[in-house]
Amino acid sequence: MEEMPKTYDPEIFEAELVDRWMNAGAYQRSKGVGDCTVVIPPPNVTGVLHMGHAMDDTIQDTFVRYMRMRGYSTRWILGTDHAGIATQTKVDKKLKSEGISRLEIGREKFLEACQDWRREYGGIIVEQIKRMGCSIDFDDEKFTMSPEYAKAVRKVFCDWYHDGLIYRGKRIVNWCPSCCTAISDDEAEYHDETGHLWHLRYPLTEPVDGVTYIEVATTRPETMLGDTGIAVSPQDPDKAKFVGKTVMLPIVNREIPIFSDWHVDAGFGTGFVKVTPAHDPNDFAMGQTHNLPQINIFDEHAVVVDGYGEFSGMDRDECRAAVVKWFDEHGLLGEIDEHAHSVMHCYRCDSTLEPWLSEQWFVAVDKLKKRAVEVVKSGEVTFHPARWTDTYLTWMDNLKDWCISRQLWWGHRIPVFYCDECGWMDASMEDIDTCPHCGAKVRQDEDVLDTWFSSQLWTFATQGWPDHPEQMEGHHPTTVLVTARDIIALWVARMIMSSLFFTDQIPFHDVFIYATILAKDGSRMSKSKGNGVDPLDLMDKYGADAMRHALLTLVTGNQDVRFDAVMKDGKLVSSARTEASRAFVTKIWNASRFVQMNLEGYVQGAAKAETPEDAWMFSRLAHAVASCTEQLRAYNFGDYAREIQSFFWNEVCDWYIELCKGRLLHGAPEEKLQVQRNLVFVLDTCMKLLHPVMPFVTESVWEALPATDLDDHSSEFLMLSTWPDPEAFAAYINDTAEHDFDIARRVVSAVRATRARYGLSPKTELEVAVRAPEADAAVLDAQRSFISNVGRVSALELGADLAKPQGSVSVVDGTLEIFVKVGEFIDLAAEGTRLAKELAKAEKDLAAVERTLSNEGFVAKAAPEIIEKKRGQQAELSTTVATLKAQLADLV
RNA sequence: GGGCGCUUAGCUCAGGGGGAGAGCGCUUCCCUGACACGGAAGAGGUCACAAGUUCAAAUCUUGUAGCGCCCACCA
Repeated sequence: MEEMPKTYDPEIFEAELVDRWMNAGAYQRSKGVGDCTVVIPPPNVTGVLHMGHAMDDTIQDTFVRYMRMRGYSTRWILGTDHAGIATQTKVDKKLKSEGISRLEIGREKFLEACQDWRREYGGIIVEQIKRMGCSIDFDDEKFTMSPEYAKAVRKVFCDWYHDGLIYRGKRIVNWCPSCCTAISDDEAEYHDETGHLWHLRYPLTEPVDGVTYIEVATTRPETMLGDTGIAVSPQDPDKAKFVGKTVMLPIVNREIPIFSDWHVDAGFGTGFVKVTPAHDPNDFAMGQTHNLPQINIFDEHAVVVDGYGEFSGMDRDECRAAVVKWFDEHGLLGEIDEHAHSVMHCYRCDSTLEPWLSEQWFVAVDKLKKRAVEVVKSGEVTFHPARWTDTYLTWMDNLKDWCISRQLWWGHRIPVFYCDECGWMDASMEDIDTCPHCGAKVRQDEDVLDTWFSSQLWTFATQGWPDHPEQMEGHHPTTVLVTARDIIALWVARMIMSSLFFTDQIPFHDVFIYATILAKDGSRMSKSKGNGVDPLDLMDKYGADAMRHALLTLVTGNQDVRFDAVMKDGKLVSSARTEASRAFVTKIWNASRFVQMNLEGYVQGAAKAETPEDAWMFSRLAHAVASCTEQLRAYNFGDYAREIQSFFWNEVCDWYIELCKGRLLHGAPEEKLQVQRNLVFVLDTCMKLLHPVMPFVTESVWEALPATDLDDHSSEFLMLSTWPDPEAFAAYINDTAEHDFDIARRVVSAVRATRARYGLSPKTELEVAVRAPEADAAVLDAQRSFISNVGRVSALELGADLAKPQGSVSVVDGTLEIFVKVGEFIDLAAEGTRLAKELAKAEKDLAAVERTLSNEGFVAKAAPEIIEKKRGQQAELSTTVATLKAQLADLV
């Protein structure tokens, strides 16, 4: 066995291991009993790894590695998303910087540029995922615009179209005049802005009770050019007399009606609302009810169209100023109030969105959502944490038809063909040149589909659907979807709807929502703020294992967590948590190296508990196996990461390895061999338990370890070995051993504390006497070597009623009285103070316990085991108080 | 406006009806035969505030305040 290097350098080990794992095909689907298929939420091809991905992928890999070791047929499917608008914006910018315009080069050339972009940048994030150690199937990378995927998308469109679930209609959409495309409601961002509420006067055609004009209040005076009505609240008695009358719309001189509608809030503004059906969603709705004309005053760039005189050709802002000026000049401008409201912005280019009437494609969701609600209500699809179920159901409740057309080039082009000659149109799986009806040339719809339309098929279109259903067999539904909460509606819900429709199956059994990672100050990480932590920086500094472990400890039921990284000028300075995890990696390495260095003469054989500490360790190990297994099964990733760390560090390293040193280094050959076997057994099991979260260091350690009776190392890698069986390990559970060990450990701690208190060097051996009940004394007697080795105790006297030795300091711990001889160093005054302080504390605690026990209600109503426990506490504290009093009296 | 989450040690976070926890930071001692990315021993908190339920509340309920997120959106 080759000697392990003195230091563990993640950079060297990690890169090398990734290659070896991949070359050996270890990331491919494994054989197994049950199925475990997971699809990665496809990152955008524009992206580089950010903390959200790092978190998401760490969770998935931890789970996938765990399931693989548990013997499931495991495959994690990789892929990227073409991310329509996001990519198009980036490519547009890039071309612009080269002086090239998208419109000049045309659709084909532009799409080529997008493909180039995708080839260049799509690979980056995949490399970064690789670097994290994600055991995902890199050999079969899916893409939402691959030819096979495109076919699936097209089939979905055509089927829904022919089933009447997809229709075309004029609707108010959120239009970005800069990107020249519709933005879905979910993609729009609201910003609170302070605007104005302009009061505009519209003359009544005929005076009403002597009133000659009404006054409307609007935040968007420029849209008045398209007004086709005035609305008042049905519950506004003062306005009733105006209903049915008309006003003469200034500038355009159009006579428009006044009507009442429930959309209007009598208490807001002037109580009169100008209605512009073509430029406001609510007004559109009112327009439908009241049969108002829809007059579109803007073109796709939000510039006023022809026919409005001086106003034509102006953009929104110019027109607003001009309209206000016009009203002012004509004495029709009323008050101008400040008004705070939220304004929709394009999530890509941040332009103010324009509610715009246009021809769009929609998915009718009513029929789709019914089952999608049922499967979640019934628990077929389960959200973790459970509270996200409500988020999902509420969203489903309020779901409106989904606008799926986007006026972009990069994306799945809508497969609908039109014949301008005879008016024929249809959706088609094959491209069509000539009209099947009249033979004229047809044209295809120019628009492309919303990116989510394609990603909703992710669980099944990545697995052979629709042409190769056999590939899906047994692997769909997938096991779990790990994702962020902000796409529960955008993506999760739509996957459930489409999967149920096309495969008749749910897409996944579980949905795991992890906490959003915020910056240290609690704000969202963002590029503009420069507070975003780059996972690559973390890995450069601390290694992938450390980052993974640090992230996993942050997986709690919370909605968001702050990442503790200290940043300077947008660069990572330090992260205490990751640093601690890095130290843990080193600890694992060093502890293993120590064992490995002392394996001379090792021969494979059974682990056997020969000493009390062995029995204790094996019992603790059995608990760790059970706990890790359960925590991972239940998606309690944070608990798992924390527990395994404290077990390995605080119990295996701090105590067990220390305790083995004596026998390992100086024991007789056969004794030494048994210690070796035990240590290798414990270490081997720990590497397995740690592997899912820290694959690199554990794999490296495991390769340096010899075979054990439980693991003959027949698998090529640790990652392909078998997870410890909790049931088999249960045989090691030994409560007595744990209790006995604890007593000995308390004696050692007392000695150490005394030594520290007197500033004595750890090297100074001390004489110790322990006054303890017979049973405890016997237990301690059996652990003499442990106490003397680890506690550096030169002589240990035990007895139920031994006398306090001369020049000794006492420590009272429950039924144990531990006397440590410090000779002439003894400081009687200090001892008196300390004992008095402890006595005060014990008396206070005792009083509290006795108060509880003397409470009639408590004795009558509390659970018996709680009362029993309190009685035990009372007895123990009484003993402590009595003992401390005796010690104080004895202090001379 | 509706909903959700958070408020526990200086910092980042666990816990979740019955003696306040971890890591980092801090203090003291120690380079002891894997590890100074280490070891040992410590200091540090009326668990945001107020009521209520209970024999018992950091934990459950309600309210208040602050922070954060999601959804909807009034011209």
